[in-house]
Amino acid sequence: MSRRSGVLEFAVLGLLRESPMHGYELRKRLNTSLGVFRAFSYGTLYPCLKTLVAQGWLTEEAAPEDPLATAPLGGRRAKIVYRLTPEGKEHFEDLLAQTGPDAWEDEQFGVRFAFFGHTERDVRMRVLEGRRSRLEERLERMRASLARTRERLDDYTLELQRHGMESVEREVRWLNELIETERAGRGRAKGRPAETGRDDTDPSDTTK
Amino acid sequence: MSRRSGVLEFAVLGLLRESPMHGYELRKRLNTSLGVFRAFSYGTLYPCLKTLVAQGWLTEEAAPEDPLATAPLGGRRAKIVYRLTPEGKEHFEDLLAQTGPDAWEDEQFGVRFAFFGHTERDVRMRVLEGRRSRLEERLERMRASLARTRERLDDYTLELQRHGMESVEREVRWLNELIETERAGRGRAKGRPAETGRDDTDPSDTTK
DNA sequence: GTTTTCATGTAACCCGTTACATGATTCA
DNA sequence: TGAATCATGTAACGGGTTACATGAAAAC
Repeated sequence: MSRRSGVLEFAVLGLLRESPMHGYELRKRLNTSLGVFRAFSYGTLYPCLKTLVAQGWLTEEAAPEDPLATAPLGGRRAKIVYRLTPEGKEHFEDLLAQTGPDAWEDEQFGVRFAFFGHTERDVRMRVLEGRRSRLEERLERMRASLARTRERLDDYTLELQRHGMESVEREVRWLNELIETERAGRGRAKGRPAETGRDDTDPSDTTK
Repeated sequence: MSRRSGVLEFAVLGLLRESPMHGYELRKRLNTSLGVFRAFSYGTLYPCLKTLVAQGWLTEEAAPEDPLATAPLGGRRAKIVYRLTPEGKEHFEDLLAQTGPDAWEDEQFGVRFAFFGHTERDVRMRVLEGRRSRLEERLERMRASLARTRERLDDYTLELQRHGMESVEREVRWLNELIETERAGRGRAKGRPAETGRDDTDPSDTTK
């Protein structure tokens, strides 16, 4: 048994932290609220939910508005609502506090960032800085490799590498800004939504 | 059997097109010459080579400089050099000519681009334009989803989405430039290298 | 009343990695 | 001579998708 995904598990626990949901809705949130992320299929999601229940981190309950919920019939299928247990919440907090190397790999980092609103500030800093140095290592290797092979490559290959490096450099600059903001204490911390708009916090924020 | 990977197969055929190689070297080239791409492990590469041989697209031969090559002993292992067969080359040309939707998915597109030097111009155009419209669709969905859920999201999630969209927009602009260049006839076609102009960034580069 | 959409699930497969096993060659 | 690197391979597992099967509720 056990489909232990890491990212998916993290995302599911995090989303359920806000409010109980059933699988179908959960899946949609994974593509929207949780952003730009890859869409997990039901074939991944449902088995994952089962194992999380088995771990004791979630409970299954029939949807309250569901008429089948109270029917004593066996075998009928009703909408299943998943709710985070106290143990599940605790486990999620543990995950949030982790700052190991995994946390700055491409995939993990995305989810980690998405839940920064629930993350302690020093943890945020460590994750951001870890991510940055990971990217800087990557840049270093790309530069080295490029220097070694520059002449043997045709223009398209070269252009591809150039664009790739530029993307990474761009993300590093992004991280620098974020780290700067955190350092200045303007980081939007735990559970304080900072009012996505008028308020203070960030004069450079346009987007609307 | 059959590990048919698509990208890996493509890359292997393309690299062997230049010159015969053995697996170990091939693998290194996948991380350098072929760029920024993911490093396939031997556990992927070697079985893949076997299936390509079985398809008749490659031949295995003992390395010429290898003393074991001529030894009539059984069981001794020598360095194996893989060479593209005429059928293999033909197959690769077929793959190069394909412009189906697969060609503009993230992974495929990278390899396709890396071999643009061997690709016909009209094919290059179709691939670039296909990629662009794929990205534009993605942007559209992101914008729509963002418009729907903006208020419910905290600042970090919002920032993540913003950065994600900006990355995609940036790639679209990159594609626009490339398409423009191709249209102007300045595309570096089959084996005609042009200046590596714009970059220059670092004249202190030596290392060779 | 039939088509969509919502909702849950499973089995088969795919593409890849990790960990391991083996042995040859190079180099300090 | 022993360690590092080159070189080839395989079995077990991991994390995911596709295609399929089922059925209820909503929309037309």
